[in-house]
Amino acid sequence: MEELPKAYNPSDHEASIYKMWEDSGAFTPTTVSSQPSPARSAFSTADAGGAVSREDKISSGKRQTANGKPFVISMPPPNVTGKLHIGHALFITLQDILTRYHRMKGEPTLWLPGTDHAGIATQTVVDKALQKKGMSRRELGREKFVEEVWKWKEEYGGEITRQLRSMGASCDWSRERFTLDEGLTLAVKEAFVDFYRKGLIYRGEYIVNWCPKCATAISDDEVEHKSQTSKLYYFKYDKNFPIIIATTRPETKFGDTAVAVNPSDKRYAKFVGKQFEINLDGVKRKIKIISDRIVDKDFGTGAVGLTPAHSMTDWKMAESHDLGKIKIINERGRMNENAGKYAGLKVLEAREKLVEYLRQNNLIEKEEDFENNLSICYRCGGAIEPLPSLQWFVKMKPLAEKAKKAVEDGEIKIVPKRFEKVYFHWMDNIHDWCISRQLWWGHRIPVWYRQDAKLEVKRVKGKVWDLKIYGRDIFNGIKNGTKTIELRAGRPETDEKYWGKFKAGDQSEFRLADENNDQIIKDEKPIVKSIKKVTHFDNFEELFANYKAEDDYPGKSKKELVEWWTKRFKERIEKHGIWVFELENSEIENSSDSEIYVGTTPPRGEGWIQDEDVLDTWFSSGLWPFSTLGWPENQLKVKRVKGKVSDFEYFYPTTIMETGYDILFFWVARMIMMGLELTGRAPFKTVYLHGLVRDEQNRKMSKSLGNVLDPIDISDKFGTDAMRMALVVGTTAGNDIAVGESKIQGYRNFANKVWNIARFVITNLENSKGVIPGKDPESRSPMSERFASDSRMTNQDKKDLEEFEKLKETVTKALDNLEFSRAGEHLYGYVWHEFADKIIEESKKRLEKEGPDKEAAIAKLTVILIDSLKMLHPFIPFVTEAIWQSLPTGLKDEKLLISSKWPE
RNA sequence: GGUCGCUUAGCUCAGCGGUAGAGCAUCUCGUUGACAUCGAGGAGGCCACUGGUUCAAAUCCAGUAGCGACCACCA
Repeated sequence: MEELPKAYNPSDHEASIYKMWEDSGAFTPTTVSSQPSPARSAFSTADAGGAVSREDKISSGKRQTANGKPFVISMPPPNVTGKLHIGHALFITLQDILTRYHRMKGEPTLWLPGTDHAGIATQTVVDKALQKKGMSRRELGREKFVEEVWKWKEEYGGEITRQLRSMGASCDWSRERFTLDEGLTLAVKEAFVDFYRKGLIYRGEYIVNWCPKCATAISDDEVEHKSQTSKLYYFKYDKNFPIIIATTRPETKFGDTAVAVNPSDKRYAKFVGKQFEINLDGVKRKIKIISDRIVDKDFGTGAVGLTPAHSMTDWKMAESHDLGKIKIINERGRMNENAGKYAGLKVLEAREKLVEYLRQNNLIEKEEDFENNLSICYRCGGAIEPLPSLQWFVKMKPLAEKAKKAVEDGEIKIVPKRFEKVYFHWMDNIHDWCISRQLWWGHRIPVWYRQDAKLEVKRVKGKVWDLKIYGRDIFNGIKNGTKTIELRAGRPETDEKYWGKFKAGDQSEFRLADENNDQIIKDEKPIVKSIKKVTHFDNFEELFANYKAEDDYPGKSKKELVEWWTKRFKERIEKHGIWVFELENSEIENSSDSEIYVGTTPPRGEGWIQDEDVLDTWFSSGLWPFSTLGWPENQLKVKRVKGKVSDFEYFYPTTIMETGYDILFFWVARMIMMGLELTGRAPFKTVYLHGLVRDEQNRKMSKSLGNVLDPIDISDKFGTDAMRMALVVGTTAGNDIAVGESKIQGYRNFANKVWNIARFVITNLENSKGVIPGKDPESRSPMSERFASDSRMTNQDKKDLEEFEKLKETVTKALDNLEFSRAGEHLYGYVWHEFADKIIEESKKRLEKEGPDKEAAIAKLTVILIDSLKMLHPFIPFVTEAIWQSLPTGLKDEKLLISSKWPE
């Protein structure tokens, strides 16, 4: 045997050891219910450090057989395009400890890895990369863009899993999943359809959190609040209005439909129920005075201007008081034409301009500084603009009740327990979950719509325009008859959704203009009678009959232009469909109600258009514990192949969900709700929540502070084992942990200590003869037991071994109770200060002279070393395995430490 | 505003009814045949504060103060 180097150098071993584990098949449990093989074959292969033979692979595979209760962890899937950070290193360590421990205990153990497609995050990353190349998402179009993202995923998606491997993660790569895999996509569709059929999913127009920067709706949970100082303005809409209102967002006041006061507020009692006509810098509105208990008498003037379309609370009040909702801000964060001459301005520009107007007209009573919370998007950090919008929602109340009960009844245990209260509170105050996202990267909503394939345009009747057609940036300023309706350009793809968000009965967004210009005719807005989307239209001739296109394109003949427009329209209509608005006093011939189809496969027949939106990333991650195991196929056709069970049947429900407390609501709660609803069972029995990794001074790690620890750098410098140990010791469930280089260095020293302990013991084993314990590999009884009755042992030896037995108990119990730190600390303390400092030191004298006493000493050292290595292995897998490979074959129950038996 | 935590040695944290603990830092001494990524030893704490329960409280209860997190949000 070659001499062991004095110091343990992690980089000499880690990569090859990982490969050895992976090649051995140790990561993969099997569900074949065959008898466990005695696995003795490992001993027949003499060369300990050599290549693993095919025979060994088989034997390792069989070792994890399906004859016990399986131990299962679903790995929280990191973002595919993400990069490993210290938080990942923490969860890998904790989950790997559990996995290795249970595997060594002989349980069929599955740790299922995978990655998440992470909708907005990934789309943004790829979008930015394209922009650098001078391309844009819109130019590419949906299909091409999604192709680009897939290319990106193929190129960079492997990075994160390579890094997971370098952390020693002993997960089953043969079962690796990605949230956009075929099987998982099917699960998503199945879940959606199931919920829809049960009435748990609905589509509706509600005020949502809209992120103008990401150009998508986001859920309430994705909104963060940042406190900031802003101005609170006290003012009147106009001179004749009797009440002064206070607001931080004057620009939204163009959308006001009421002023609300508290019912008990005597100051305003005489106005309640009355209606006032106002003129706010040219925009005329009818303002009703209402009373509602939500209004705080003492805030501001005690009177609130209600902007139902752009404030969550105002929306709710407007619903209960049956008030109109006027949208004045569009999806790009700009004022729309309902804001009169402010149309087109960005929100903040409009605010400045309006405040200036109010000042000049002496309408402002006062301005004061005010501390309030700004809603920002947790992805991009941009300001959230609440908007009414047509979206899909999940009805959460019924799901939450079940989910709450599962924890109350102890079906699911949350560690630490205090998070159960937080969980209950969330469940009790749950609101419906907006699941549609206006993105291209993700699971497309499995809903199709069909409207009439043919549409006839009817001529105008009466004064007001009756019928108009909307496509994407086309149809702008079409003249028809004597008057013109403005057909707005739809620049970003989101506008198409936007146009589709009118309901019959709404005031239309567009304005009426005369034939010379697009000036508004009076203040009237046409009322939308119906809205339809069509994909086929061929009545262009009539449509363009009165269109004086040549005005805008001098030099072109009308015929040329009509041809050109027609060609362009046809293409676009076929690709995207067009929105048709039937306005007041108009008729559409041949129309019929639109149809909706919800299913896992596209509908048959012509003219179906799939919903453009994709689902929130958390919708698919909510299915993770079972979608990764083959649900729903195995659920639907329970085919029992003789002697074989499916992954879903065998491994579900999983055992432990280990993740950060920061995603308790985002993810854990949703997995529980969706798991209970779809599989009828809680997806896991225990939730273990870890905290955030902070720096040595307990500050959050951030680039600006320069205190970010890169796990890859750290493990290069100190070894993966050192980092793992540093992340575990001193860490308790649910609490943040402070880690710095000095702590990691301390555990690097520990890894080296273990190495040198082994070096000492191995050297003495080699120098002695005939005293190698454990000669009987068939015997599975613990070696310490075999030596307890050995006559060569002194009383001290027996005491030491008893002490060691206690350690085993402590460590095993701690791991069973998920007390990682406790287990790690005890091992550290024992191995260093008991085993090395006392037992080894004491043995040195005894080793000087041949004889029974030396034999006893060596036996004791060996016994303690072997079982210590085993217990340390889940924590510091690389050093312990490296040492194991240097041990004489006869001492080992398995060729690889990872597959060896946990000492009991 | 609501909820949940935290406050123990210089630092980071365990302990959660029975004589104050660990790691790091610090001090003294030692050590070149397992390991200097080492060994032996020491110093360092009214366990935030105030009351209560108890034979006994860092530990249980109530309150106070500081810190932190989460949820909600007042326009």
